[in-house]
Amino acid sequence: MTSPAVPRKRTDKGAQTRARILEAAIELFRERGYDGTTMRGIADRAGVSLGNAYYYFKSKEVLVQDFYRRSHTEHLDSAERVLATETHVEARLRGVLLTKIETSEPYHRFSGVLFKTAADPESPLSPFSEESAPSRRESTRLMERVIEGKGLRTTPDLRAELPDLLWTYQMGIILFWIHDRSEGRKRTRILIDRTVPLVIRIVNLGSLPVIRTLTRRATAFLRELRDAREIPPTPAD
Amino acid sequence: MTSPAVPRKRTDKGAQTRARILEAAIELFRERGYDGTTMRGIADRAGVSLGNAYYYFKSKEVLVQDFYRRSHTEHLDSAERVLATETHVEARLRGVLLTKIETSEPYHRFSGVLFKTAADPESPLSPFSEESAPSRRESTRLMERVIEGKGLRTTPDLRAELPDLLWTYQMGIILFWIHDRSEGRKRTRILIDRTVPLVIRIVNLGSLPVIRTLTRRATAFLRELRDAREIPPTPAD
DNA sequence: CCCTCTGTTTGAACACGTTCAACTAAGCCC
DNA sequence: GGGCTTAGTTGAACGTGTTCAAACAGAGGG
Repeated sequence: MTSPAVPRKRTDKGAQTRARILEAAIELFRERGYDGTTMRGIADRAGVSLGNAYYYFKSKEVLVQDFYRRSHTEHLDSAERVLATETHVEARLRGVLLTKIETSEPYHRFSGVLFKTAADPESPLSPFSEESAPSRRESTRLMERVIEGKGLRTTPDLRAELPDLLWTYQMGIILFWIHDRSEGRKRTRILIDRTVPLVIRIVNLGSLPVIRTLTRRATAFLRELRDAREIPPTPAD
Repeated sequence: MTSPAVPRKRTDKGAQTRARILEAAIELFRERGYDGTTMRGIADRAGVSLGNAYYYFKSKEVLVQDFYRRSHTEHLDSAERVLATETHVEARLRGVLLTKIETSEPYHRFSGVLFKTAADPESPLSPFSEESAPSRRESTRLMERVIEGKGLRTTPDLRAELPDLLWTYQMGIILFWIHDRSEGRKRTRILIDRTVPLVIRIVNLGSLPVIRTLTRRATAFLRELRDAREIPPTPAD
């Protein structure tokens, strides 16, 4: 389709300008934070006009999101290395969570802004929105890989819901991390170290006879909820 | 102290102006939503100047928060009635949660904006911040009253953590509610109906011998975390 | 060589939230 | 009554994110 024989200079130039703007934005975000950075400042440093910045990025928020996207892919890479090394679920889960907060560390300053926009249900950046489905899928898939590790004794129905549940757990950790002002993010590290064994223990308890029926009812409800989410309540289309 | 014999006209006038501005803001928020409402529009409808609106309200966000504060006190009232009637924990918890989403219903349109600002750790409106401690305290106290109901069999250490845990649970429900676009908020109602019995069941299981040690470790950690939060990491002062 | 089309670039303009120095009004003390 | 203080009020001005009509650039066709 796209013939490399004809190098379309235009597209290339566009991509270069785009990259220059993003880079200028990242620099300024780091230097002055989100609010301290202006679109005019970004355009100036990139050597383009104000309007041009908007030609490539619909808004200032999009700019910071593109910036943050790097962290997501970095995390996938780091998590990959963890999963290749660790065989026990507990170590796998802890590793995935720790790499998450470690790769996100450079963005901690902006996590407030990011989370702010993510919390708005209208925003396409909400973690529950259609647009962010791909990265959510990637994260739950990571959790699927995590629970392939040794040391997990569970029923098939709970196992099916586990990736989503662990994703929610991860979101909770991130929420804590955002508010964590301790040195070296120590508190979040402790939180992970302490809760990961508990989580695994609780999951393993789910197959106990006493709890079995409770687990079954809970998973049934979760499945119901999840399926209902998949099909949006569009009357006819 | 405040002698009613000397009616300080000033204060009264100020309060009236303040009320007029807030009312105008509420009207406009309802008519056009948050983004569709401008500070100039609010000032116009209130019959005051733009600067005057800022004399009484530090920002547009504060205006919407004052608006929302009504919902909080309404909820305390409604919850009071529920707690006076219902004796069983399950009914009490369900009642408190249902009245929460019902009293919040008029504000559902703005919940995105509210939550947005609440999510920012820098914001004094973050549910974890110092400033919002009073309302958080009120909510956890409500949960203390909830668990005074019949049908709860738990250990003292878990019981001590329960109000905070149930508050977190309520936050989760609210997060779901914010994103709930179903008619009559049906999905959130189902969520409450289904999860309340599960939550109570799980709490009651906490005193089972098999789980006892797990519960003890979890509550110990929670207490530790809570106490560490109370004392901010200020080195010397 | 001119025309056209499309991707790119510009800077003025807009609307908004917020700030501020200045002003008014009203009670208080001597 | 004459200053003094404080609460209340004003509107212009600032800086911001965002939009937009217009201009530009360069490739391709006639």
